[in-house]
Amino acid sequence: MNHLELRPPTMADVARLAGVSHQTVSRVLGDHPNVREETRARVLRAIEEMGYRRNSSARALATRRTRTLGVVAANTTLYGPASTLFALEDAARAAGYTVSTVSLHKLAKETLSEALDHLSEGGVEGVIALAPQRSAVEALAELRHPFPVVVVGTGSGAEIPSVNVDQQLGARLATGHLLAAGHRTVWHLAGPEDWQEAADRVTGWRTTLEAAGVEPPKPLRGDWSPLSGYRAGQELAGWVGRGLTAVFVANDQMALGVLRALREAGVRTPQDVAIVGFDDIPESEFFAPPLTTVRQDFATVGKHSIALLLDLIEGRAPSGTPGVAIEPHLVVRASTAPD
Amino acid sequence: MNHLELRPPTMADVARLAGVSHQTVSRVLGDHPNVREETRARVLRAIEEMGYRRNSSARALATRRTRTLGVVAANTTLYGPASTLFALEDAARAAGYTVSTVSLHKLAKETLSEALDHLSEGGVEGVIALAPQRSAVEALAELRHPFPVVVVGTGSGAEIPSVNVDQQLGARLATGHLLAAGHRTVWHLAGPEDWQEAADRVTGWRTTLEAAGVEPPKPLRGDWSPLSGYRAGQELAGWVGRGLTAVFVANDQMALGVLRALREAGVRTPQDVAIVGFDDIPESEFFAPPLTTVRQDFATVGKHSIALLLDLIEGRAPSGTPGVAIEPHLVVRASTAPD
DNA sequence: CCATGAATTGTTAGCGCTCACAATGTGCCT
DNA sequence: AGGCACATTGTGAGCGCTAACAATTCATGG
Repeated sequence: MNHLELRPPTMADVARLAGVSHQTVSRVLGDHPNVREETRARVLRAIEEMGYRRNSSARALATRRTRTLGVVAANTTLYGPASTLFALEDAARAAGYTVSTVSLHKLAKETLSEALDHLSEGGVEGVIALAPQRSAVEALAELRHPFPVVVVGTGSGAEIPSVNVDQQLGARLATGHLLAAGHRTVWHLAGPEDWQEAADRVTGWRTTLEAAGVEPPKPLRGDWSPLSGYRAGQELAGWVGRGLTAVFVANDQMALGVLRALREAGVRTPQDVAIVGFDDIPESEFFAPPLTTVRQDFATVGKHSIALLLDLIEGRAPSGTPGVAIEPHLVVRASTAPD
Repeated sequence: MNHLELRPPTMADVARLAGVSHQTVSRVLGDHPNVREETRARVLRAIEEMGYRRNSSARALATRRTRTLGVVAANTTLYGPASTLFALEDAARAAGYTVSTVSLHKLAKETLSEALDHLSEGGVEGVIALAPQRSAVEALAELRHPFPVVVVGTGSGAEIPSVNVDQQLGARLATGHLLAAGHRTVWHLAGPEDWQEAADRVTGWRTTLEAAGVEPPKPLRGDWSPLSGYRAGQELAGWVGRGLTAVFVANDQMALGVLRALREAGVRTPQDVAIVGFDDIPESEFFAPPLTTVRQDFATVGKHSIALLLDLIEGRAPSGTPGVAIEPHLVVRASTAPD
C-alpha cells in the first residue's frame, strides 16, 4: 500500500530468502526448463512472500527490449480513432507489449515529430500512427526514427507499411445499395480533401456511378462534423425535386447534420431523399430515421496493425498478406428503406 | 531509417567524438549549469551528428524513475472516457511523463488486477483509474500495488484519492432548469445502479425536486445505451398526458433513444415533453430536436488528476484543494425550449 | 566403483546511464 | 607570487537484470 516503503526487493533479495543464486530466480521467472521443481517452488514462495516484481528498466537494459509500442493519433475522441486505439491496445497487450499513447490535437509535421521524439525517449520498439491525412504520412515519411512505423488508414502509398479498411469498397457498397433501390443518381457529401479515407470514399462512389453509366454530381465537402453536415444538408435541400433523391454521406456525424437540415427544410427521409452514412457509430441506429451506414471492423484493423508492426520489429517477413484491405459491411436501416 | 543498423550510439560514443567524458555529455543533456558554453556546443554537435538518444531504460535504472504513468479504463470508445483519456494523456505529457494505457472491456476485479500487474511490469510510477463503477473502486481498494493510484469519477469514498466532476450539481442544473421553465415535476431516466455518476445524478435530481416540494417520480433505469433509452422512452410515452412533461435523462445517448421513442409515439419535443441530457456529446447539438444537456470539463479533470497523482508520487501534500469537484455547465438547446 | 554426460546451479561480466566524489583549471585577491 | 574559491571536467561505483560460461550434482552403465 505504502509506496514509500524502503526500496522494493530485488532479485538478489529473493535469491537470498530462497537460498539460491539470483540467476536461478531469473530462470524461474523466465520459465527456464532446467530448474528442479522443488527449487522453483521455493523461489516462487519467496517471490510471493516478498511481493517481488522484476524491475522492468533493468530487464530492458539487459535484454535491449522494452516491450513497449507507441501509438500516435489525433482526434481520439471520435468514434473511429477511439475504437482503433482500443483495438490496438488490446492486440498489443495480448502480444505481451505495453502501449504508450500520444494523442495530438493536430497531426502537423512538428507535433508529429515531437510525438515521435517523446515516444523515442520512452524507448518504444515501434510505433503505430493513426494518420488518416495524407500530409501526416508525408511528414512521417520525412521524419527519421530509430524504430519501425506502421500507418493505419492512409492507403498503401508504399512509403510506409500500412493497414487499411477498404474504403472504396465501403463507398461502392453504399452507392450500389442506393442505385439498386432505384435511385437514378447518388450525391455525395465528402470529408476533407486531405484525408485519404475521404478521397477513397469519393473514388468508390464515383466509380460505382460511372460503372452504372451515371455522371456523378459534384461532391460537397464537409469536415466530418455534424455542423458541416448540417450546412451541406441545407444546400442539398435546395436540389430536392431537381434530381436529388439519394445522398451518400462520408460519415455518420455529418449524416446526422444532413438529416436535421433536410427535416428542417421539410424534406422527408427516406421518402424524399435516402441517406447512407459511414462508420456505424452507436448513435446511428437511433437517428431520425435510423441510419443506413457502413461498418468497419476496428478489431481486425488493430490485430493486423500490431501483427505487422511486430513482424517489422522482429525483422521477419510480414506474415499477413501485405496491402490487403479489410472489408467493411453495409448496415441497412430506415434512412434508405421505410420500415 | 533502418532500425536494424548496428547498435545505437551510446553516451560514451558521443563523449569520444566530442572529446569529453561521458559524464559531461550527461551534464549537457541534463541541462547542468556548470558546463562551458563551448563544451556544450561541441557535445550537442556530436549528439546531432550521431543521432544520439539517451537510453531510457538505463536512465530509469540509474535514477529509479521511469517517468511513466499508467491509465486503466473501460468503455474507452464512449465520448466521456475517450475525452478524459485524451485530457489525461495531454496533461501527463506536459508534465514530462509518458502514459501507458490499458483499455479493458470490463472493470471486474480480476481484469483490474491483471491490468495493474501489466502496468506494474511496465514500471509505471502511478496509475489513474477511470473507474466510474463503485464495484471497481472497491476492487481497486483491495488490490495491492506498489504505486499510488488516483481514481477519476467515483466520488470521494476517501479510500482512494479521487478527482470528480460535481455530478449532483449537474443534475441540479438540469432539473432546476426544467422546473424554472414551469414544469410541475421532472422524471428521470437514470444510468446503471452501480455507477457512481448515475447515483449522484439521481441524488441531484431528487434533492432538487424535494427542495421544490415535489415528490420525485420513480426513476427509470437504463444502461447508458441509446437502445435502453429507446425502451425507457416507450415507457415514458405512456405517461404523457398523465403528468409527465419533462424528463432528465442521465446521458445524451439514452436521451437520443428517448427522443426517438417519443417521436414514434407521436409525442412532440419540447412542446409535449421537454428533455435534458448529460455529457454534451458532439452529436447532441444536431439531435431532433437539438438537446439541452450538461457539459463536463474533461480537460480540467485530466489536469487535476495528473497533478494529484504527481503529488502523491513525489510524496508532497496534494496541492489542489482535495475533494473539490469540478463544476459542469448547462447547455440550453431546443429540447427544452422551442426556438 | 568410477567415467560420462545430462541436469541443475552458480559466477562473472556487462547493458548505458547517473550519482558522488576527486581532480583539474581559472580567476582574483592579497 | 601564493593561495583560495569557484567553475569545469573526469573517475569509479553501482542501479537490477540477463547472457554466457563455469561449476557442481546426479544418474547411469560398463
